[in-house]
Amino acid sequence: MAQRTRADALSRERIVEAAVALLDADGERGLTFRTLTERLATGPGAIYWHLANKGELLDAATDSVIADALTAEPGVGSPQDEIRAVALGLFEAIDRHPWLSTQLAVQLSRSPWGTVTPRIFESIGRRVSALGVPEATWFTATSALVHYIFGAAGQNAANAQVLRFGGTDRAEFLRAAVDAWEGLDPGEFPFLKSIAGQVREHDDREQFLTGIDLILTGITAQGRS
Amino acid sequence: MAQRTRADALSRERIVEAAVALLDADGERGLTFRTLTERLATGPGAIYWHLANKGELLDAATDSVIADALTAEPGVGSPQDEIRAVALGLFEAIDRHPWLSTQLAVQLSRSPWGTVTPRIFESIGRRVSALGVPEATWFTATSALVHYIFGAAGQNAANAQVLRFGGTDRAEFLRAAVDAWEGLDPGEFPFLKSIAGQVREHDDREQFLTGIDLILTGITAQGRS
DNA sequence: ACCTGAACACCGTTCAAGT
DNA sequence: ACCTGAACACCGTTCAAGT
Repeated sequence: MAQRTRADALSRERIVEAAVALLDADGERGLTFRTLTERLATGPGAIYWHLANKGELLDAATDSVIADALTAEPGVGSPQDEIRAVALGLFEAIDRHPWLSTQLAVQLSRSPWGTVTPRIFESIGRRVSALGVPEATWFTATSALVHYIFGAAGQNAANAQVLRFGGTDRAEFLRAAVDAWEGLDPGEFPFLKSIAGQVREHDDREQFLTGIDLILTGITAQGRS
Repeated sequence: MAQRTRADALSRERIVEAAVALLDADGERGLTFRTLTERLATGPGAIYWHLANKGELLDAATDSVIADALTAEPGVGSPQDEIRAVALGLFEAIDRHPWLSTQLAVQLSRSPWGTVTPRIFESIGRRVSALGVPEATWFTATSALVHYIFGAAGQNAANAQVLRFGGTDRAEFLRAAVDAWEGLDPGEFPFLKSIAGQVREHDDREQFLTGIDLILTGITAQGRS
């Protein structure tokens, strides 16, 4: 077959874009070299000309989506407000692209200080340094926020993935989870039983932001002491 | 070949034990049905008699290691001290078994309220409810702690994995990371540059616990208001 | 009931060959 | 320089057959 014309030429960006679309549509198992080459009407060798391997493709897809979420900069406000806005932007990006929850962990374990973590640290940390707490606490405070964001968004994305592919709705899903605890040895999970009502009624986004506020309160309270 | 004698009979537990050993030795890619059946001197069909598929095997491995970490109960102390002890136990389990960092995310996305999350919620939450803050805040406070633990331990495990298999030591690793930022566009990462020194000298475990304290401070401060 | 092991479908990756 | 596509090694899983 003839070579591609300039208009439909492959590029790293076009490949990454197609990969994100496949991941969004069908989750992690939706992206294989077969589905990808079919969508791009090419062969596997063409992909390998632009990227080293599948890991690099997944890293690039992750990085592209996270970068988008971070460049939608929040309006100017107090450092607290801006931190809330950046955190919520990440939370929503992970909600829209649930495959990120697994992928962030994988990429982290491949190269912990690759490109995503520094980007997020920088965005959050810049606002932490404007909170008026001692410089010696900046790194720890930023770490606490970033780790919380990763953990909470991961849990949320996990929920989102099950809701999207599992064929159940949110109410049914939460009820099933709570029912499962109640079926457990009653003496073993007293705390979970006591908060079952709160779990059934909570709003994920709101709870996520309350957690951010909790940490912000801790940062400024410790910074003053 | 003759069937196994009772002494070396297979069981779910023996299979999970072998899987954990393989994961500890060589990370995620160390566990395949080939390596597993070789180690157990059996065939793939035998594994499938005891477990439904590889996902269930990984879930069981994860669950077994986390359960171990949580049953090493801390001595009696203030709720704060006990929360610190439980958190540190999880942190160290993930440090000893770095494959958990990826696996927790994967398992979460398969069944968010499976067996690991409730166990951890219960252990942390029971102590949160002893802090003397309003019951309405228990769920959110516990979520914040658990998500922070997941996020922070994940990052730490990622570091541990690179240090173990990457052939570099910690000082070199941190220096390389910091050097990488400094090589970046100087105007793009001013915050990271400003804390480079703190990053180079920080102790992971200590920073993790400081983050726990930060959140505990936030919980009790908000609880009072 | 528990295990064996050949066979299958699918995956990421390579590479000689084309333009 | 960029792309094609057959071929390869490896993986998780199945299943008819054995004890």
